[in-house]
Amino acid sequence: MSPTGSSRWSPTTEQLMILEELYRSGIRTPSASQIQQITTHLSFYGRIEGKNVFYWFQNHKARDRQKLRRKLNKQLQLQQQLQLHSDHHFNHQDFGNRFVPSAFGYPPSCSSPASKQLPFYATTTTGLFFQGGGVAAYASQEGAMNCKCSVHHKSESLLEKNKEIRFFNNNYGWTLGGGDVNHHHHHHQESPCCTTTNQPLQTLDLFPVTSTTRIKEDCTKALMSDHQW
Amino acid sequence: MSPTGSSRWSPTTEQLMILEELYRSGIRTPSASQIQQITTHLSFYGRIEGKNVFYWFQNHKARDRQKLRRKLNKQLQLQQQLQLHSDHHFNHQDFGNRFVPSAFGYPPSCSSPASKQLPFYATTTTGLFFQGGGVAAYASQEGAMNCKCSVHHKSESLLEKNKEIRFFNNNYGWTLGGGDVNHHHHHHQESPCCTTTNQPLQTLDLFPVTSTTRIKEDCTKALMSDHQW
DNA sequence: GCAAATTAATGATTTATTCAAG
DNA sequence: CTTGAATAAATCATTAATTTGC
Repeated sequence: MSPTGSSRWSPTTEQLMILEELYRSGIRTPSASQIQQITTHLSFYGRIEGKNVFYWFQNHKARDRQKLRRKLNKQLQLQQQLQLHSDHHFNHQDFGNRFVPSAFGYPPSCSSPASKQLPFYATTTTGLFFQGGGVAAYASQEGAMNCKCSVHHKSESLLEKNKEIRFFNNNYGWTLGGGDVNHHHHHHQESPCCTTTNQPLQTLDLFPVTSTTRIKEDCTKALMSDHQW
Repeated sequence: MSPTGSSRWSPTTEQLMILEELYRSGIRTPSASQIQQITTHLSFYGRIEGKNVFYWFQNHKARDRQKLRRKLNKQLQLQQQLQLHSDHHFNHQDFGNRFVPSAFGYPPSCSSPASKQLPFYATTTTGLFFQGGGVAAYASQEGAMNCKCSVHHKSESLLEKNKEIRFFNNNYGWTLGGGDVNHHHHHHQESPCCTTTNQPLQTLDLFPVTSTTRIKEDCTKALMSDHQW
């Protein structure tokens, strides 16, 4: 297993602890530079790559959602069973079969416009910003969407476009070699879209030099029944 | 539109033609180095980045599948309607509501073990290999799965795992800055997984120096009713 | 003809699902 | 069984076609 190097990364205890702390602190979809920084920091405790950090957050987020969904579904089933006993065939909300677009809000993550490079592409990481808070709303909205059924040959000619304000903050921007080679057109791309939205940006370092516990206290204040989000 | 550069890439006619030709030739999930090469080549016809090529293949493949699915669904519906007329309430295959795992075989793509780098990360592109053929089987299997309805709180404990031979050839490998920094363990990673499968590897350049039409002729020989796959 | 208004395509992201190592 | 890794599906958002009224 470990002699010649396993095929997949196994986080050390300390790496895991730090990752979970970062997750608890509100980080869900770290930007490229954040991943860069986290990776560099965690590499002190053992072998690790950027993609490991990337996948870890992705999986952790997804499986948290999954866990929550299961729990809420159980509760719903219980409730429905109780209702079935009290009144017959009424109020059968067709939650189980309705198409529900998954376009609910997600916790806004970093939108540093400087992160227009490859995922984990080495770059000059200067500061590290991310928005804290706003996670409570996310968790609760997630719970509302417990079941989803999509039949494929639908989704045509019903452009009800909710037109919600969404924050597509292109984390993980790209830019590659082949792209920067042989440019024929040369437009200077100043101030592209710049979705000047609300949400006061809260800047705080991932790994402050002074103390580490501040991260946790800063965001772990949302509603959470038993540590899931 | 074009003066200051749009926010999203719009392929030029020539770029599109080449991409479609490559697609027709069998390329579905190009490896990092393939993307690199394609990007470099296409950048001659206009601004383009590696991610554009990546997304283009991803979307094109997905929408081909989708198109095929819709077509087969229509045919199925017609057949079922006819059957409804002949015999009543018999043979009601519950195709519409059954969960169907999407783990059917996909066309094997390049598995060059040397592509253990970032997506589109600049690297020394030496040769360019990809497997041709094997697309016919793919198309037919895809058609068998016409409708999919997944209720989320399911998908547990029914690991019917088809256990088909799949080729997860980690294209788009990663490796980052932060990953290669401060290595504590050092295993030499020789001959990683190397799924020694069937399918004789057919090596041919994407953009040969001599002629370009050879690509097309080399693989465009599968069954195809009307140009979809 | 020609813009504004709709609709259709499609580029770009995120989420869901799956596979398999440990 | 847990979870790292990878891919496919769903979704969002922008651009191009297309239509419509003038």
